[in-house]
Amino acid sequence: MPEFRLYNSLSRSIEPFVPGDGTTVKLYTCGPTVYNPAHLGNFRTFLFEDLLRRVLRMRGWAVEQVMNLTDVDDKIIKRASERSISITDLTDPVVETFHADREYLRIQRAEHYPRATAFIPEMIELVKRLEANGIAYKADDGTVYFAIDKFPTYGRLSRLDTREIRAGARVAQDEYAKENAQDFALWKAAKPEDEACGAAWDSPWGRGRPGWHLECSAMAMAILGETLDIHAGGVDLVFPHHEDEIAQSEAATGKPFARFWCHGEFLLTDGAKMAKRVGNVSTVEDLRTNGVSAAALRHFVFSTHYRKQLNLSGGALEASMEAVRRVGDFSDRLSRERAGNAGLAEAADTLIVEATTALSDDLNAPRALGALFDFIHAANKALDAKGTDAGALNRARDAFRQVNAVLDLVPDRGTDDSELATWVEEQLAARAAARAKRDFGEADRVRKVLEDKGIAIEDSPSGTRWKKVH
RNA sequence: GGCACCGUAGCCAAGUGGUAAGGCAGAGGACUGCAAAUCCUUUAUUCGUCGGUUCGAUUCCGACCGGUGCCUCCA
Repeated sequence: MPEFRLYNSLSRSIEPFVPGDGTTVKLYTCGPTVYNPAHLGNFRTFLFEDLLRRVLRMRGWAVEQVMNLTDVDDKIIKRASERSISITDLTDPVVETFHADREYLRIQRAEHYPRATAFIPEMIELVKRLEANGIAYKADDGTVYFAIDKFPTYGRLSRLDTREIRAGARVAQDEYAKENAQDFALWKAAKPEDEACGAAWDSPWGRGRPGWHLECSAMAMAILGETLDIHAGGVDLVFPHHEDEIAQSEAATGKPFARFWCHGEFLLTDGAKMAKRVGNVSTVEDLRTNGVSAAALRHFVFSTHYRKQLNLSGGALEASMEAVRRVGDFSDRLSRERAGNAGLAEAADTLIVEATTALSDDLNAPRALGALFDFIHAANKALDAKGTDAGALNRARDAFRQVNAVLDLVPDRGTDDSELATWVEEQLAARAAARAKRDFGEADRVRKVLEDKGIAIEDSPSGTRWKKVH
């Protein structure tokens, strides 16, 4: 296998990657803020991280992944207050929805899903360390801030000039009591509405709650240690979130916080960033009601490189549904066949080489998809030519299984519904009888009945097969 | 205003300093009772525009045009 290379936002270049300890990749991925079900834009990032995770495992490394659940922040408090419920009452159901959506999209479960509210002591400890290092200060408003002037490399990741606020930039309105406008909150003093919904904790600086950036630093280091192998998230987190995480963590430990920073690009709709604020979001729920399978969405997402913007359109989704139909048919055929030939074995070997090379090259999933479809074409052709080599067939099955273990593109057809299966078999028997009598009018009528139920059929010399198409 | 990214066939999308993967859609054919699936053939002399470097550029450089993101919370 070629070496594994990954784009590192820190150096803005593609670098060879190997886990620090040589065996287990410590991966931290910024997760959702659970006040509302995540939309497809969020899931594009989680899908990119799923790809990363699966490729790391394909490379033979173990992965210890953390995805945090931000369950205390301004929006959560605002919404909980409006409904006069606690933040936990608000976030619990959303966390459940997140996992249901995650499973629908076949995003592998991370090892840890820490909730911010479960790590308050660790967060307080981190602020205390920063305070001891003379980098954190408590302002008159009771909030503890991080003094960026005390951290000389601030801005290294985003390369934003923090000194000047330029015309056109959106500027924060409320500057509170900070010493420097760029300083960010580590620990926010509690307000009455925070107390009312259970979003306030005791601390050395009085009642309050953690700042957003602090959550990730504290949880990442508590679970994975002070230096991560990879920290991933969406591009919008580069500044200020990731920049601030670096500042807090490194100012506290004196060690590099993450060796690699990886950022996934946005999903756009109608040419604009998908965001609740823009009002152009769609959700996993929408996918389900429109009959878009997880496999189809995965194909759609993986058909564009993760560092490139992707525009969601009906046409593209339909193309992916059809592409994935082909993958599913091929997968069925591979299970059904009994033997192959030299051409099939060769196609299998090519697939392994091409797909692993593409995926190892900064997760080039589009190229891996190209290799997969080349393989499907070559394998179909070889299988059409028949053969007696069972070993060749096994190689093809194995190669397909390996690549699909990363991409996961076989649509679920729900043919395990035994009641449906029995009914379909009865219809097919009736149709077979009609065909035997050359009563094609009746045969076509039965086929139409099946089609109306979403059942597609294929006649072959060995009998008639059927599948659910939607 | 600052910092980046992107512009490849009808649509989506890889890619390389040496002559354009793949998917969808379309056309013709084989197979089929007809379909479906599959296979075969076909669909960009050309990679936003204009210059430059080069033996040679879609690939490097510059300008311009068009699009997007970040600079506030944000995947």
